[in-house]
Amino acid sequence: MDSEQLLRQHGLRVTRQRLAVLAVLDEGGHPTVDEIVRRARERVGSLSTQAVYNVLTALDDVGLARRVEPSGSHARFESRTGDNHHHVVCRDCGAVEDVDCAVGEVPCLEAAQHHGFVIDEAEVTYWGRCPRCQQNPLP
Amino acid sequence: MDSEQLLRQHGLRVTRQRLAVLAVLDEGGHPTVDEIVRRARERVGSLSTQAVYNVLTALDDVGLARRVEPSGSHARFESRTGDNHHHVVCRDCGAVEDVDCAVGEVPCLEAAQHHGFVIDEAEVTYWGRCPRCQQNPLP
DNA sequence: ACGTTTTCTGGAATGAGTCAAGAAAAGTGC
DNA sequence: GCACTTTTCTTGACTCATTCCAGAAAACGT
Repeated sequence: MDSEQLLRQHGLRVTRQRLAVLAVLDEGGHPTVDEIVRRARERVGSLSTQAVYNVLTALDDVGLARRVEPSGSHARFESRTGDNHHHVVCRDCGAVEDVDCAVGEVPCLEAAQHHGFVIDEAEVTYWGRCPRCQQNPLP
Repeated sequence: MDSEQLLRQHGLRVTRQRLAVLAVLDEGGHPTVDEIVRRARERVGSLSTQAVYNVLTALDDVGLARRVEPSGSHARFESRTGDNHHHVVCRDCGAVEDVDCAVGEVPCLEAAQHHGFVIDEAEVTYWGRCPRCQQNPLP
């Protein structure tokens, strides 16, 4: 399925800017907004920062992108959606990697107490040190 | 155990500012920095915002406070530490409540893949709508 | 108390993210 | 294709949580 069809399927107009951002996200990883701006700009020549925010918000709304924002980091985005996977984050450098859900399809939704909340998602963040940072002495 | 002893035990000097912030945190809840500044300032008369940031960082470093920062929210702090409990967050109003760990003492530390990371904490955030917001129509 | 070290104050600076209005482009029907 | 309507993009100003810095004040050990 190409990006153009995906956009139409979700009721979004097809624009150069959106295709560029989708292309960057399809390269994988967990780029920050800043990185997305830079890499998408390379693809289309010129592109405003605001447009990238608009696009990312739109993509997030329809489920074509997912916002990931670990404590203390800036917003990151990824294109892998719908499988409720989780993330490992490096305390030192902020690197993010995907982790499949260990529990199953719709996991940990069973909170011990829900305080009357209607819960629709359980987000797990694993904190640690990445291989690269393990080679450096602790601060 | 009073706050003064707690501070000394962790190698921190005892100051009016630190005692005020600890007192606010001891009242429970998950106040934002802004709220902490306001409420701590009521206790000591005058208090700089920067001092509150310093104190909170120091308390977090030694484990007397814990920083909670759900995606899209500003930093919040709580005094309940060391039991690896989790949080439910309201998507609409941002309200935060505690949730005991459903899995056990040292939970979900078994990530399906760790990518070479050395993991030391698993943080779970449940997303949903709080009782109050459930009474309002969806946006 | 004295001196040393840590902490607090006050003010300026940073920077991610948001807001708003007009210009440009996308989709629709003729 | 061409004109029309609606959405999206650009530009630039703006907000505000958080950080940085240097001097003043307070805490602790002797």
